[in-house]
Amino acid sequence: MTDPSTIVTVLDRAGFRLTEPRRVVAGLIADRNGHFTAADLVDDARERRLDVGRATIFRALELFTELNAVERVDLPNGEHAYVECEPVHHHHVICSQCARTTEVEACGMPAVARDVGKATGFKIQSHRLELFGICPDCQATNSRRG
Amino acid sequence: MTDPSTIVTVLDRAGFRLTEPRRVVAGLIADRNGHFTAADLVDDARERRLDVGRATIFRALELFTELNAVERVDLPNGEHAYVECEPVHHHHVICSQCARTTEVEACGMPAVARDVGKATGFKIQSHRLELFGICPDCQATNSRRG
DNA sequence: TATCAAGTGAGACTGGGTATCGTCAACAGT
DNA sequence: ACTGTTGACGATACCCAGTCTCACTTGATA
Repeated sequence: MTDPSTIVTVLDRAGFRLTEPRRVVAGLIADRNGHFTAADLVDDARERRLDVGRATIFRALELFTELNAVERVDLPNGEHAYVECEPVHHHHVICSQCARTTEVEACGMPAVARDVGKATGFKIQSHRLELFGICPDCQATNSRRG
Repeated sequence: MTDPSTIVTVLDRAGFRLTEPRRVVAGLIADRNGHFTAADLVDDARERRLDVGRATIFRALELFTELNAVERVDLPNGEHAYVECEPVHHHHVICSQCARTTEVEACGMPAVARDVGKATGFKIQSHRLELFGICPDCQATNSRRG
């Protein structure tokens, strides 16, 4: 998932125009590995002297989210971030040290949702699960540092 | 959980001052059953002619959150809301029709977190689970309406 | 290459949340 | 009860994320 063409392909297939700004935003996203905020992309664009308006970045993110090419996650601090991801139901594991994210299926979840529905009488329609922790690399770094 | 004294007690025990504005905010929270936003409380206060500053409401919410008397949840639409709750780990089931919330233990979650940790190599530290659906009352109302 | 709707950018605007700072009042000590 | 300390308050200015508007541009199609 570090190839901007993935998003571009999705765009094309959904019948949206392949404009230069959208390619740029897709590129910026592809160049980021972990999660990122809209502001991150705005900064990236400015640093690289890529002329993309702020509004356009927000619009692109909105569109990509709709197409399931990226997903919104809410960080523990309340910030809204995005992660590039596969367009199937899944969850994110987020490293609280380096911001790297990984997708998981968490296949135990349907059972949990079913139990909760039974216990509360709610008809569960959707859920959101985000896991926070330390990724393997950071664990290694930490233990090396003592 | 419709008694403002719960929050007040928590405040007192933690060594914070029991000021009038804090009582008022606690009261406003107690009078709401489902989730609410900071803006909701600001409106409530104004409607009832209770003189509490906007900043104070935000500060009170922040404090109550720290003391685990209320919890922040992120609605699917990205809004930040709060729910009054017990100060133990749990999750929220939120009715997407009437905003009513219920707490659940979701005791299957530790197993899911463990599995995810094993699968990804992450050392899972915390997780956030929110479930959205239709509460029993709304289900009944809906079927009655046809 | 001409057309025209889809898309863009600048910038105004909105709304949630925070920082500042002078004032006030809850609590502890007398 | 009285008073001093200091945490808390309220008004207001401010900041930042995100949205809206509107005149202009550009990509897909013929």
